[in-house]
Amino acid sequence: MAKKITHPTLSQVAQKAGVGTTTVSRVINGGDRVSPRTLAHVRRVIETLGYVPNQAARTLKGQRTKTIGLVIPSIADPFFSSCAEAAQAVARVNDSLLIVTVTGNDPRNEIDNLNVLIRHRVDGLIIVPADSHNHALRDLLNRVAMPVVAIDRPVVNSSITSVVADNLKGAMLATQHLIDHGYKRIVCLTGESTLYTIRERMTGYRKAIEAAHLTPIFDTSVKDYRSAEYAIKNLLEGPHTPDAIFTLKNSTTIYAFEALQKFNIAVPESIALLGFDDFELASTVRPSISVIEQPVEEIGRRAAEILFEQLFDEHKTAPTASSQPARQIKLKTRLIQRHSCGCTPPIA
Amino acid sequence: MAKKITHPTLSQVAQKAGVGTTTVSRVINGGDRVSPRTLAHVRRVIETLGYVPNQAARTLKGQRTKTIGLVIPSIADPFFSSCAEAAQAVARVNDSLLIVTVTGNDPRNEIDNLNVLIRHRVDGLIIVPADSHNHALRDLLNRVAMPVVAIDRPVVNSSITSVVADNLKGAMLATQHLIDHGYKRIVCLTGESTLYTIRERMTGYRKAIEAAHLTPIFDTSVKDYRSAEYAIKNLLEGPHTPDAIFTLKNSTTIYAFEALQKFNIAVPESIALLGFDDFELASTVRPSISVIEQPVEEIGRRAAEILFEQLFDEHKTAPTASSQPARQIKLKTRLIQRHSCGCTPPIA
DNA sequence: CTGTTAGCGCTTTCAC
DNA sequence: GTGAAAGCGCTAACAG
Repeated sequence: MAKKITHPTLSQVAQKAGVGTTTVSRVINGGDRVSPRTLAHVRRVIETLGYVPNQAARTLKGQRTKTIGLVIPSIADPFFSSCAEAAQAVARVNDSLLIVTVTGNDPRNEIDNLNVLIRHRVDGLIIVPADSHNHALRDLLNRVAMPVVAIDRPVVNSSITSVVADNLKGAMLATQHLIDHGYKRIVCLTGESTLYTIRERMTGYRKAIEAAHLTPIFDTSVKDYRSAEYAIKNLLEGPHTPDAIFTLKNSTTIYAFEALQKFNIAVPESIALLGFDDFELASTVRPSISVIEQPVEEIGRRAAEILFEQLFDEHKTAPTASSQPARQIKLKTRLIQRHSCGCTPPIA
Repeated sequence: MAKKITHPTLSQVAQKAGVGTTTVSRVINGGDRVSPRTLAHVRRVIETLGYVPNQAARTLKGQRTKTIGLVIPSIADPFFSSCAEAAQAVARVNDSLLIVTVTGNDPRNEIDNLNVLIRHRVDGLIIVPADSHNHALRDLLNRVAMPVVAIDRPVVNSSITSVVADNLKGAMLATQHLIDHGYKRIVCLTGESTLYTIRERMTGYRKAIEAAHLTPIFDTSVKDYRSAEYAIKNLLEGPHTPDAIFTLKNSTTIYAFEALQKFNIAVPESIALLGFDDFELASTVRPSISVIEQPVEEIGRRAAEILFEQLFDEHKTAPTASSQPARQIKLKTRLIQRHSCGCTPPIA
């Protein structure tokens, strides 16, 4: 069995190659200032031994770890996994490894994850704060010796740069579109209403509704399919049957769609539907579902790019770097007109 | 600005607390054999300084890194991200960090990723081999000084344990179900046909078809929606219009479904459809799509569990551990009967 | 209970 | 071009 018990070390390579450790070090770091002959020889020995440098030792010498941490609520959620994939790509370009951890939106878990990442001395951090207002998180992040970028949700009262979608404008856009279609009783299904993103969208909806002198109607009860069915049943049986529904998140949109389908409500004829956040089969279901699209990949990409910029600056700037004021980057959302809102898009 | 430039070290803590480094070390490792008074005091200093142990130094002392690597083709693919989430959960229970890297199914990328992970001295590796027959991969994995388990696809000619779905039986099950419905001209749309999983499914389909004395009909041309539309158009216009379609992967199923929809083909009346691998909205589209379901989470979970078992055994066993023969764990798949195959399931 | 000390594998002056 | 040697921050004997 060829399975080795321990990894070969640099000095083993040096010994076997009959050179000093310095030379081997030079070889694995590009091979400058080493004669071509020695270079080739050492490389051969490295190959034979299957030597791979020990990152821990390098890190200990004060080098970058070439890793960045990404802390997200879930990796199975398409929104976050797309962000992650985009961030990965940027990390790779910068010769770094992305370490993803998941919090399940639990603040305790979040702190734990951050500590693990800090233990590993990641060079920087991208985080989706479970709770934008969490003090423990804010304090931890503020004192940590590495750049941090927040995505999807900001960290309030901190100097942390954040990259988020323009939820407010997106929701206004959506609501206005529904209003333009002539709907008067537009209900807003929020799903869990504590998250920053949802709050922003609620505000956007309210603003647009009030500007049109209509009445905002919120339903925050939808948690799963069952509650969606229940909520919609109530809406249908109530005195003011809605003529349009605006759902604030992916899963809510799907639950609402399924419930509407279940009750044989014609969409959009009887009730129109418009959702915040696009999803894979939104264009495949019948009717296809109109949505506000968020620039998912861009969020992940920009966040990672900004992080590496900060990493780079940090390197150039004097240690007394006066951190700039918290930047907040809001990325544009877009309305995708499909059938469920009452539009008749050109493509099938 | 409170942002510190360097992390405090253990000896700084020791100094400030007026104790030896050993004591601090004991405190951060559980606090055994330390007087309650000292313990509390040191903990306070740690808190004040915001000290977080440096994992690199620990690793260098030969400890486990408490990290495991997961190498997958894509993180945005629901199948793999679900595996990842499940593996994460197991890792967390074992007090470890899961590091996910993505290969895009590129063997070169895969080797690179593995080397990075090895540099970081992860304790173990879970990998979805881009190519089950790749020699470079097999050799690298065989000589690496840590346990490895493969998921979704095996690594041939290696002693590496693999956890895969029973693709062959699943495909037979699917095909047989279509045969039982009375369909005679059952076409198999493969999508990319080089992957291990697809090959297995093709074999399963062929076996079932031949056992029923029917003719296997493969179409390997579907790459995207456009090619699916083209393939189905050809099928419809050909001399032998199929009465059922069996698609071997998620995206192919969706493309086929959309094309069928586009051509206004009644499903399942004119052509039935059955797909390998379940997906989120398969039950929401109309007609709902029957599929073979793979135990996704279980694959990720089992793989991680086995890895930690091996890690544990390795610890107990003598260094001369004679590795057991390659285990291959095949997990059962399940047929989910919905409408597209011609069934009339009870639930909406 | 507590402290001293010797490395872990690597990079990096500083000599040759 | 090349090597010797000093640590990086931590753990683990081994004393006390």
